Amino acid sequence: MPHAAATPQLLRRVNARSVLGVIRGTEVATGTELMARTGLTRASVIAVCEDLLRRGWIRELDARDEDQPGSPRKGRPARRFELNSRAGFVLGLDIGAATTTAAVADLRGTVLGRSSESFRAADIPAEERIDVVDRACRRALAAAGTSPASVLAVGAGIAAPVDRDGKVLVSQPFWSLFDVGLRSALKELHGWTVLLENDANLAALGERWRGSGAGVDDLVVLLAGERLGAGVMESGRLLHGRGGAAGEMGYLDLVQGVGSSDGIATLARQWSAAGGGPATGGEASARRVFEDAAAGDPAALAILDRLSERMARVIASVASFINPEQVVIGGAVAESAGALLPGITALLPRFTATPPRVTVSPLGDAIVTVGAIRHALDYVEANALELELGR
Amino acid sequence: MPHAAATPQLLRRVNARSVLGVIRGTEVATGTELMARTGLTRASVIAVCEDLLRRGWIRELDARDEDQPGSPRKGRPARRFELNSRAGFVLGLDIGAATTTAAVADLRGTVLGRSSESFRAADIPAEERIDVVDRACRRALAAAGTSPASVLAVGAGIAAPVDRDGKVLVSQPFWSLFDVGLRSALKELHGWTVLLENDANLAALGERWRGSGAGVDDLVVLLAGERLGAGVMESGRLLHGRGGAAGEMGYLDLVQGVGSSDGIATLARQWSAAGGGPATGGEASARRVFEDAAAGDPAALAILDRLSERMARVIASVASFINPEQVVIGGAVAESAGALLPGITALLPRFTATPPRVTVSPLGDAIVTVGAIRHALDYVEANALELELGR
DNA sequence: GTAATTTAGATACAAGCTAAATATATTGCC
DNA sequence: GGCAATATATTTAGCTTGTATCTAAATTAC
Repeated sequence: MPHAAATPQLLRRVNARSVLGVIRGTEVATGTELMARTGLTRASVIAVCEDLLRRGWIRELDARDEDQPGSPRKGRPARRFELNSRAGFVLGLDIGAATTTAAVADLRGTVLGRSSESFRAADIPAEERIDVVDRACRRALAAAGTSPASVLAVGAGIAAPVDRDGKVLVSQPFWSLFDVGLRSALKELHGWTVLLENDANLAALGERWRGSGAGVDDLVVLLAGERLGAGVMESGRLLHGRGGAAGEMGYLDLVQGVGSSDGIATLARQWSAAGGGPATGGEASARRVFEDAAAGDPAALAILDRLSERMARVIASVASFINPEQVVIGGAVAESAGALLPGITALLPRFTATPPRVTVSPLGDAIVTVGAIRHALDYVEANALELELGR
Repeated sequence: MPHAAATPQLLRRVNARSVLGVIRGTEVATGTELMARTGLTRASVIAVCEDLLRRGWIRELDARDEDQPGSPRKGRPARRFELNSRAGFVLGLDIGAATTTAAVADLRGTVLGRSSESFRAADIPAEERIDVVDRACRRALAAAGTSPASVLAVGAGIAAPVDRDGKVLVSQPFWSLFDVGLRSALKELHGWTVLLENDANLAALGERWRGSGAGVDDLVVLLAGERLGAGVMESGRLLHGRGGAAGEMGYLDLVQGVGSSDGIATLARQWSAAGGGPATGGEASARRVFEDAAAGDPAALAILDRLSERMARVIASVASFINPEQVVIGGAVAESAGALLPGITALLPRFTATPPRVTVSPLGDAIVTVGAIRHALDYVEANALELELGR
């Protein structure tokens, strides 16, 4: 069966989506502007707008509070429409092994509330874990001043492969809880639609939306923290692969001069191996390496040189096979990675024929929640006319 | 500007495309069958079919020559429609460094004619090179019994990166000729639309269409010959990357135990290093390795073991980052690679957590032309209603 | 030869769009 | 203050395409 038969109603749906898209992309829009941007006639534009007004997606501004110096203001005043950005809200979740962060955003993507909740221990039962996630959501919604009933979609990121349908492989003992379990729990509690995704994939969405990869269609985001994962966008679409494991970097074991998973832990290990300081591991010692290097300490500089080369090899291996326009380094190492950028950029041409631009994420800790919000908004925007509003 | 305004004519286009798609997928179709498959009413189906008949895309069969034992044959006889597979033709080109092969196919993809032409030397001028390609096309068309005017689209594969718009990087001194030069020459000579693609990408299209990857949405085809390249399909779409270099395997230089480009040349080199035979290089000696191995020669067996491991590493590196359902080995090594499959399959889990199914291409030398035909047909099918027929 | 069955064709109507004519509200000028 | 110019809004007629329903036609089965 191909797609259902195309009836005249399809036209309205297509055109309404198109008009709503333009309104979403501008502050306020008049009928004439919408005609120009959509190619529709005035009659159709007005009909669509009446429709969208009735459904609650847009609002009409009063005629009187116009004071923009935009145009010569001659002729009959135009009706002015704007997105009703408070018509509904979305939740973006970053579900980590130890902590869950929830962020609430309106339909323009403006973040209105945040909340983080930690798990009591690593081995708590499933119900408690879901409770903690739910609490983070409620608190973020309270901070945003809205209610669970106003949530149109929930984007959620976890540190495991998730396939195109939002399914987690059953072979993932820990994370598979968040597939059926979390989804049905939040559906039952609040009626929410949960869109599960891999955290690195969400990082890529976030980076392309509000990070340093804005508007780049062929983008790779390396999310480096406890784990090292890549979110790959090709032609503006996320890559998943058969089971959602696209972007997993297990192959790095095979790459010369890289070794296994990279990140802070490795950095700390190297630091301690260099004998230059207390091998306490963790973030603190990593920070000291950068401080010492900035102060000119040769041992610290050598560590950073080696680290630059390893990151260059990682990036090159991805770049030569995927050929992205840009690679963004995000996650826990992002803050410190800035110092390594010149070295990495200089080394890249040695390892790949298609060196990409390399940048560091400006989104910090929020990289996954921002992407989760974008993911939820994508869903809402694609299904706007099928969603019921106004609860 | 979003997509143009949706007018009522769009409905007809959508529904006509849908009807044509069903007819393309069946031998003959009655109105009632089309209603069931498209969800349209009889009136609409008939209107669309009259349209398609007038434009020449389908034919109506005579009422009298019906003798299928398909149905109980009661009631008023149905009008029967079939694809007019001779309404136009497509060309598939495999442009190699030494030889160009052209294949002609009808709208069902049945190959009707082939022709290969070799370049006189490696450094002949551009005009002569284009002449040779043109000659291969004309001879293939003559063999198929049709004329250049009936060609609706030309798919062409070259062994270099080609981006999404069919552009070749200027940094490719040899191949960039085939971008603007060949395209405009064939446009001028015959009015043809040339769709340039990377050869490995076309191999992937071909393998998914008529090879061992039929219907697999997440598919990687390794095209191994003079060069080693990969065609990557994710979710049924080809990956290109920013400059079309996605699937290039230069990163293998970084992979332990693989070395640089793989293939027959390497195999021959290894054979000669093993001291088991005349180091003449080339295909002949490669074939002897397999013969000797089949006969139980330990030196030859050792070479094949080592080769299996190297191919397993190559496949694993791709599989762990792209997570395809299946990897197909095609190109010059395909014939002999069958003997290596058990070894490769057994080794894969050692190198990747997501081992794909591995198969060998059944398409042989035709892998690129078959893919080029598929590529051209994709274009024709997507643009059927905008193309003029009947020249 | 008549009934049952299946498909074809015709008619009525609804949704949606365009195009063109008409109406309305504002600015600017005399 | 009144009037022209201007920009927008609204109305009306007509076209395309769809669905739904009814009637006609052609064939098989008994």
